[in-house]
Amino acid sequence: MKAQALHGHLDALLLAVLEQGALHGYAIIEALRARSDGSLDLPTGTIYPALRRLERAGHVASTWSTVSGRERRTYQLTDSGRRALAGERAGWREFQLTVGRFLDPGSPPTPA
Amino acid sequence: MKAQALHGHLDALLLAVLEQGALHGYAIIEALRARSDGSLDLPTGTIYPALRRLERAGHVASTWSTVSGRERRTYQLTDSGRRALAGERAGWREFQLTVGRFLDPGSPPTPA
DNA sequence: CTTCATACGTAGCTACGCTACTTGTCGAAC
DNA sequence: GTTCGACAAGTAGCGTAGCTACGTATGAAG
Repeated sequence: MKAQALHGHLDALLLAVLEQGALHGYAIIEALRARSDGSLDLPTGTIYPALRRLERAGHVASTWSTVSGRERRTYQLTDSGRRALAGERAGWREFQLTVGRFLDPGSPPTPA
Repeated sequence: MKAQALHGHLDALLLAVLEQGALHGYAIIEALRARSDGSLDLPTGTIYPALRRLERAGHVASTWSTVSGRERRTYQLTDSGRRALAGERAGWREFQLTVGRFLDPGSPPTPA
């Protein structure tokens, strides 16, 4: 799918992925790809800065570790992040309904 | 709703509104507000440039007219615009499904 | 005669995802 | 023993596109 359409919803996706458990950046990319059947294949230049944003905002916390010689920064959801995710879910629902009213088939196009 | 979340979907909304009949810019703003129950209240600085974009792309065509002393630029969908709208609808559907898989309740969060 | 709704428009800002790049380890292939 | 691809992190700079804040002008209402 057109990737840039994500605008404004990426944070929500990241929080949602981390909701199921802490992951490091590279694993997050793979999780997004897997759970979307390949539709979401985001470059590192997209998700790493996004994760830093979320950390600055206090929605995730990170810890470094070394696994078989490779450095990993593992991110986990904070309480603030969980609240933010709830808000994002509500926002998504409203967005979906609003846009769907125009783009979903069978929407009210001057109903008969 | 958070307005900037529209990023990438505004063109689709405009085409969808014009699908029901030609309208001038100001009327498009009101149509969006009405059909969304006030959720979409877009400033002129958003929709006028967007309409110019769509016209440059050949998806709409405009004609000037004067109604009770006021200049109006009325936009109507072209064939190209109708095709574009169909594409946007398909894109929206995919986007909705993909993001929904992460944000809709009851999505597969490592299903039991 | 001032204010508000109608109607058009642009300049400049900002947010944010993307492209392209760099650095480094490890295992497998050759 | 070197090269190549998967793993793992990161930044600089770009482009897109919606938003803020203006500016202009008419007609109706008070």
